[in-house]
Amino acid sequence: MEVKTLNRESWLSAAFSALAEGGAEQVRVEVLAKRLKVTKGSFYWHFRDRTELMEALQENWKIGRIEAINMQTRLNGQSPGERLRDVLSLYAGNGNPRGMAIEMAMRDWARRDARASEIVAEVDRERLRCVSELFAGMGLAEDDAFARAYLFYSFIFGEGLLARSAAPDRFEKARDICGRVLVPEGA
Amino acid sequence: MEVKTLNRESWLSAAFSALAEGGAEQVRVEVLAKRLKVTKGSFYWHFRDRTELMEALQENWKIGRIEAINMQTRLNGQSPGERLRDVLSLYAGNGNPRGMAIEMAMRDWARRDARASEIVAEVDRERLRCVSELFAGMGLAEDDAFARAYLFYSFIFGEGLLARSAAPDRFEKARDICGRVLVPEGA
DNA sequence: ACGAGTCAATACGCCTCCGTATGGAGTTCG
DNA sequence: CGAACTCCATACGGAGGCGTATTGACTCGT
Repeated sequence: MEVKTLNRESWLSAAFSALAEGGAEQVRVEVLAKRLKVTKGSFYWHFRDRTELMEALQENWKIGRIEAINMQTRLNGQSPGERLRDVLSLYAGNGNPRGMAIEMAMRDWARRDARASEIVAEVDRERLRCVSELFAGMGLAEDDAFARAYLFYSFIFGEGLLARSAAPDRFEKARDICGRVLVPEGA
Repeated sequence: MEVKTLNRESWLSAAFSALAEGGAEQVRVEVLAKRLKVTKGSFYWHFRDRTELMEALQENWKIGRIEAINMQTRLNGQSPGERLRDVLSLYAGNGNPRGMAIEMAMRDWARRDARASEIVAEVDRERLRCVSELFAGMGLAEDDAFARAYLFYSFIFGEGLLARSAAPDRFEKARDICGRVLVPEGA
């Protein structure tokens, strides 16, 4: 009653897991095959070669992230400030470690791969656009709104880069304060 | 009249370059050998194996970074605010791309390697300590100072993660504004 | 001058990974 | 039934990488 035959998505899903755990260079077709309990004969049925898989990974991630940020910044009756705080809590901390791992792997990949670099740039543009619109909705001028979005966004992913050592409550408290600095209450 | 024989440092230096350009997994002894125009017979004279090289890379980076942050945050007659702004300008933007590349490679490495993770955590602790002391010197309470350091530091490396697309002056301006938010003038 | 020590070249075995070629089992449909 | 199609297994060649063994060249102290 289990899934009998694999398809393109099965491989993509496994590839995303490998990407999250080991980065782009750890996405190896023979490794994925072993994990999926098949041989690479299957892989080369669904994909022309490894490059096609990697490109699919990039494209897939791009449309997913762009769709996500658009959903997350649509204020459905909420105020821009509330929405910003919600978005922050979505990304900050340790919720969704897999998503953050993929995010980091993608950015590391972008340092070496031109196409990955483009993809990340497109996603960044969209996110900065969405977030700065929220800040603009709080009454900030365009330049200030963009700068705030830049800060907001840099902080989120910079945090994902920081090594969390001991004293988690210390970091918890710091995150709280950062949130209040990033999204001022009074505006 | 050139350097006749290689030493451990020659290999370390080449390894750092490879690390900056391609990440940890691209540090391959045969590749380094080709770059140094020798064969790996030399490498295995100076190092027991690849692991020893990688560990040397980590240790080397750690002591260098800890020394650097201590130098950079020592206020020699300057005010804490001035010092913070100087440090920010040291890391932000595109000065020292090699250093930033190594920083990023190190953090990506830390996601998979336990020892690298420890190293990064130690460096992070030291940097947060140094920077939060500067903020404390501006009159902030301990928790606030730590949070400010956390924000400051996250921003710096988050920025290194952002894809710089077109419109560099737009980002330039944003960085300026961010600087003023991160290090308030009035305190 | 000669042996010891230093540094590097060559050659080998082993492993992992990519991509291809080919065959084969199961399914669908005429 | 049987042909075509779908999906995967097996086997192979080749590249690149690690580590070892062995040898060679060059330098130095005595």
